Amino acid sequence: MTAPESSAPRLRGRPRSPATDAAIIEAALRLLEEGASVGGLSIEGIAREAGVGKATVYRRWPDKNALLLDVLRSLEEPGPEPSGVSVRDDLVAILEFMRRRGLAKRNSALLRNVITQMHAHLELWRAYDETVIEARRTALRAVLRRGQETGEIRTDVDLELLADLFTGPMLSRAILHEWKELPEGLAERIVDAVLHGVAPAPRADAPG
Amino acid sequence: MTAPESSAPRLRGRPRSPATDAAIIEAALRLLEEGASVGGLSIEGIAREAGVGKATVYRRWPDKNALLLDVLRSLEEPGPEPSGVSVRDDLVAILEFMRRRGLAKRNSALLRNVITQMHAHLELWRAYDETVIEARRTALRAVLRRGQETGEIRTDVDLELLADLFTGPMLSRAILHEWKELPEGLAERIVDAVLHGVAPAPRADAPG
DNA sequence: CTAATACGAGACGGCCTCGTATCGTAAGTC
DNA sequence: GACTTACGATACGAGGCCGTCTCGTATTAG
Repeated sequence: MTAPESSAPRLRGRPRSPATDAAIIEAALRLLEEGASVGGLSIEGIAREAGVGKATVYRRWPDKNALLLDVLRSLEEPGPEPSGVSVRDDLVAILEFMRRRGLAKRNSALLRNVITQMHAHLELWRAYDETVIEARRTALRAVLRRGQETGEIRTDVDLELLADLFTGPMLSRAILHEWKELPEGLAERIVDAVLHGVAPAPRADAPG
Repeated sequence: MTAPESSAPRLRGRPRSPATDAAIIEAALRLLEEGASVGGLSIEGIAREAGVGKATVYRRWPDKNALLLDVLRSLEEPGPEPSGVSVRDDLVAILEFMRRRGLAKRNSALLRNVITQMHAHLELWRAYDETVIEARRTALRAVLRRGQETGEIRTDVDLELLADLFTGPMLSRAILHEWKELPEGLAERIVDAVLHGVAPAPRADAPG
């Protein structure tokens, strides 16, 4: 859904080219991949990269934020459906999805650039946060809650903290390190380590 | 150490004011706190904010990167010294240090803004990474290795993964969420959860 | 005192971007 | 064919920042 405006069914003249829509989005992604910062992106530069007139961009999006929001949305993928069988496997699937997203250089560069600069463009961040991130977090929370009900996960740990314990290691790698640092099998290793702990013996001297 | 140049001992005329050095650094920090992006910072704007002529800035730093590097360095703190007694307590100390750093609004905004945009300004990022981050990671690795030797930490988990399991949850909160999300006691809760696992019973059905 | 340098202020030409407007042309509807 | 809109290209004035330079003044050494 990269169509910026589908409300007004213009019938009279030459219709807008969907290929041009895509070319503009693609150009923005290409620039971001190449290390451009969100703040450094310019409509002018995007139009140039897309081989398109500026007016063609302004005809579709009123300003940079609106365009960037569509750029972000163009990267959305459905996300894994929880199998409902093993909570452990569902967690692995969620983290593996994150890993593969972070691996795609396109997403990684975007993640890094976007996540922080968004806080400067607060409207943009909130829109992205509410539409994309919150949905994922809700799905994760549901899996975790199911785990608590089935006894696979302790109930004396805050649900938010649980979520961060699983996703934090994967996210911090994707954001801070290079994409090289997301090897195959990482999702499973994280999930199992967090589930069973990194202390060797199930000793009963836990201070809680 | 915010003195940009201490090599040439100018003796003839009026000496440079250290207060002006500080005022410039302070102005840059203030702008970053207020949500300015690294790319959006301008020498001109910093000079304006500092109530200082542009030439006064250029007299000290050759370009924006050099100035920003000194801005980053001005935020460095020594970091916790491992007690050497309990590995668990040392880990808590390290994470608690991270938490307090992330809490200072100044650092949090910087973290977010800097960490990503750095990848655009690669030289800047590498300098920061090598001088600050790598030192911290080395200290953390030492603690973890000691834990493996004393038997407090399993030896069948990669050292890098171990580090991320502990720091990832704290970092992802500091970067992604607001500073509100770093409550007191978070360091302990993360460390204990990662150490003992979030699965309730030490069941032996781990698949590998 | 004089000489040397730092200081705040800001002028300067150059570059880039903004958002708008105007070309001539292309591609549709009626 | 007539009309309408999209298209690429480009010009426009406004404005920000760059890095250099020049003011008049302030602060130090000798």
